[in-house]
Amino acid sequence: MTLHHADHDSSRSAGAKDEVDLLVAAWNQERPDLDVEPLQVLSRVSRLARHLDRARRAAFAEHDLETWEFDVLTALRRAGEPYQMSPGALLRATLVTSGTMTNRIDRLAAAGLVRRRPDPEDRRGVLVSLTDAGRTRVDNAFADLLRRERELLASLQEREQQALSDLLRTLLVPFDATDTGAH
Amino acid sequence: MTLHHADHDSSRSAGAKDEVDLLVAAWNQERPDLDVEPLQVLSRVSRLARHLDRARRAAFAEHDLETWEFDVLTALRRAGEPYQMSPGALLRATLVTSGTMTNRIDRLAAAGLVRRRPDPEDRRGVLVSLTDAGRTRVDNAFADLLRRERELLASLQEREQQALSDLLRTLLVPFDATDTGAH
DNA sequence: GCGAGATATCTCGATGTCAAGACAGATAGA
DNA sequence: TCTATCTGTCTTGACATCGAGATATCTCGC
Repeated sequence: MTLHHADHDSSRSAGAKDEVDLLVAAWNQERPDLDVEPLQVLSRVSRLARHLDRARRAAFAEHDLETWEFDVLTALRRAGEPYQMSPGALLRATLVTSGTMTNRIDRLAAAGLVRRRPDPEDRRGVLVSLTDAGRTRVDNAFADLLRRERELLASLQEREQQALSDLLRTLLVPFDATDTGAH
Repeated sequence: MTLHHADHDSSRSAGAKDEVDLLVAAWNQERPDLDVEPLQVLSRVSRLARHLDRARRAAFAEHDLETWEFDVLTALRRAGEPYQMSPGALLRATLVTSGTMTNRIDRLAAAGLVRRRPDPEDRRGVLVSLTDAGRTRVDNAFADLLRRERELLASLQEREQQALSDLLRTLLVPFDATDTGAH
């Protein structure tokens, strides 16, 4: 709760400033009574995620895939042979609701990238599996995505990348624990 | 491009594993030919952002605000007296398109949180300003948000938080430079 | 074997967003 | 001053998502 913002800001910005530095400066101006340090981390996470979404969209466009399509296809791909999951497992993997997943599967099936068939062991259930076309498409898109993401991270050394992912993991763990609700 | 995943994974996971560790392990199993290290950072950013969105939604709900409402109101609040911006400035601040911003302003005005009036200096233009109700609402919600975000960061020491925001800034800077396009 | 409750998936209506384009007004060069 | 271009805002239509609820099936205790 210490309130030496000026110290922080001047010592911290040895390098370039970003949007969030401006945002924090504006808040310190307008609400000097508040300690807005949490924004230094969390606003950056949100903004970076937003930029990443855009970058991904551009990458996938070259493979005729939407982000949501990629999300579903990679979940199936990661599952390994026979690249098959239930809609329920897919929605938990992608953090969307059941209605959304039904709709996604419909469209992926129409595009010939997945197949839907009844689960022989549970007559309520359905199994979704990757077609050959789907597997090829997602493999190409994924390799491309990794190439581009590596470039985005080029400004960090390997040690720094690891430090960063360790810190992020620390923040992520509490969420992972509690977020296993149904949708 | 070094491929000692096993080294990384074992040395890295002194603490708990998160979703992304599992995701990376699955990829290493299925595509051992690919170096998926970029996911360690970037997947965590995306997932954390997603969790943050949910946490924010819950926080704002207590103040009868949607996330998008908060985004617009805080932009105006940060602008300082007289809490007034053009729709164009607002859409650049919030990274949405012009159609979206028109719609948002309509609804905020209907809710009595902002006012819309013609720009006396540019007859194409409009100025959006915070009402007293809007200012009160956003001030309360923002203070509440900071409290909650501080809790989310409690697992990191102050040094770690600063290291994290510095690393994130490095990733963010290239985007900020290039992303000043119109919408 | 029965019934209560849990589970899996789908349906439907509402909503927020985007992309493209319409339009009025500003601006700068000829 | 005229015209071409740019800028700022709004309109429209398409679309992905969500939330709530419907339906069918499974599971478990009795």
